[in-house]
Amino acid sequence: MSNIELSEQELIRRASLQKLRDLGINPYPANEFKVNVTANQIITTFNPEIPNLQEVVFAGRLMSQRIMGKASFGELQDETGRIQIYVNRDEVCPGEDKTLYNEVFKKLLDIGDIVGVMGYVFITQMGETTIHVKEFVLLSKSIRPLPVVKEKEGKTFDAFTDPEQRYRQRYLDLIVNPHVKEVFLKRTKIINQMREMFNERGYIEVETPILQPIPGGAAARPFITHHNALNMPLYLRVANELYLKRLIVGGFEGVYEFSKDFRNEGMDRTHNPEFTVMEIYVAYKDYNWMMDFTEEMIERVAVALHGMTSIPVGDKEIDFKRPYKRITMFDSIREHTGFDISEMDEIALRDVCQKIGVEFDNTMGKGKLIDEIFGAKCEGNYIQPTFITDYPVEMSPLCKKHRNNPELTERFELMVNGKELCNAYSELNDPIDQLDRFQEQLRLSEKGDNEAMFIDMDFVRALEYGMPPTSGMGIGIDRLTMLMTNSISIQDVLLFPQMKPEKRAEEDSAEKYLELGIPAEWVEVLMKMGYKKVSQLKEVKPGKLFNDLCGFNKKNQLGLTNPAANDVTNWLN
RNA sequence: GACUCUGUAGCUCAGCUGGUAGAGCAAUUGACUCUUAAUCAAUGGGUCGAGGGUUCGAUUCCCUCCGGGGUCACCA
Repeated sequence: MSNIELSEQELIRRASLQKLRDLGINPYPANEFKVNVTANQIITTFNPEIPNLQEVVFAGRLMSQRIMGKASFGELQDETGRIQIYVNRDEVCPGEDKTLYNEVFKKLLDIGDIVGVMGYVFITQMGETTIHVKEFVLLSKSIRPLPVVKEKEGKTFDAFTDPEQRYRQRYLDLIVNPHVKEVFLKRTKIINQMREMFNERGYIEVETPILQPIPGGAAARPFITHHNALNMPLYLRVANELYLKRLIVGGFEGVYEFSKDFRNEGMDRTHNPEFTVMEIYVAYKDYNWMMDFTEEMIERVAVALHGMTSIPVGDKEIDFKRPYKRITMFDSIREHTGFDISEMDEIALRDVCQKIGVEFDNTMGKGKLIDEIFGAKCEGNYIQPTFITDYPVEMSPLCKKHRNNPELTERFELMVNGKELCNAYSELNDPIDQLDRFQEQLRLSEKGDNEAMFIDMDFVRALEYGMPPTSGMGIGIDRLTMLMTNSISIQDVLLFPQMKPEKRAEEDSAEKYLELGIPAEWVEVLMKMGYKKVSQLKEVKPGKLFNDLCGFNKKNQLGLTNPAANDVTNWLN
């Protein structure tokens, strides 16, 4: 990168980098730095009575500096938090040469540098636990200034809040906004809790293909890609359900996977094109068993995170203590609309939609219509965890028909805070029925429902060999994390949420300028001056350009030899 | 996709009805041996998102585009 692209502060830091090298200090040393304590350990375990922690080796990022002549304070931040350091000139530089303090510490170190310190812990007159530094070493130089966030008495000043920058440059967000790290630590804890519970029960964690020839297991638009060697399309999975069930056919009796799934659909507060789902399948169980299991799992996660079952979500308080209310979809619709739709056909359902003001179109079948009604009138009412059970068969092509009513399926969704959190079935294991359902989906797809599924004939073949009765459940890990961390947006629980790419202004390549006979050193100057395209250059008068170039050279002290006025005229012709 | 708000210094933000920009922090230089949003003094730093239009003159008004936020729609 050329120097004129850099801000003043970046230039100063690069100059500091060179000065450090001139002093024989490697700003990026290779050797291991053996730390023996964390910031949090110092703060929680230091006891001035003993005193302990008298030979600490600590490393972290320099987050603030308060220089007062011969002594200085600063703060270092490691993974666990911040600790104050105290540096005294004559202790760090016992001899005559005070360069290490006066130059290196006071001038050449910047906020953002990674620094290692050796010393002992004490408590200052102001009561702050502090490392009294006897030696320090630069571990990594930062040449780009960090946003400086300050805090006093719980109030934050100049907080780094721009959502775009926070998500694009998550590393900055993590450095500067400590609460952000908490969310992601909790996310990991949620996943670990679930994994522990499954492993305790002997279920097997597996991995299934992300690149699938047929994107099955859910009705969603897939991302498509191409495999060159096989010269065939491949899809990024929208679900892993069909593969996990193949494993149940193969004799595993409990399998689960934390699965990154991909759906080529809209993005908003609750949707990211790639997202994480945990799916689990257990043989010889049904959806009633799975409801008990799901309750236990979620309650366990809530307690592990918060020590209690009741947690704040937005302006509400949600209690994850089991058991959760269970209500059938028909009862729910009756409760919230006053209509009993259990015996209705497509025509009657359209009539209901009309009466209660639910939008619909003629491509919608019975299942879709019921789903629309539920989504519009019922879903949002379930703030406390509630199982909605017994969905119509048209909406659930992978789910076993209800033991008491062939129009329904043995399916439940867990609704929390007005949104779907889990989805589970007594899995359909009748191969003939499964093929019929797939074909019905295909008919719907031909009718215009572009979310209807592809048919996976190998999956049907697997079922033909026989799959034990099985119950399966899927849960959105991102949404669960949002609930458990009280986050409003999915972007707050994804380390790197999907963003539009950063766009740079359109510009011509350097070659185009060189072709005009412009020396390379002046090309970057022209670009910096705003002539991003050769065509723009052609529109200015040579005299003006000549003046501007010389002026720019002088003003920015580039030290270049000015071109002759004639040269400039020649460039433009 | 629709509506709406928004883009000014490294960061957070001011900038009235049009006259090419200010503050705090950060930075630079100096003072200061227990400070903590350290303090004090001085200094530098900006194609005011991009392009076009109106105008003698646009950061400001109008249009288009680009980026971002919010709401809604779409998305079991």
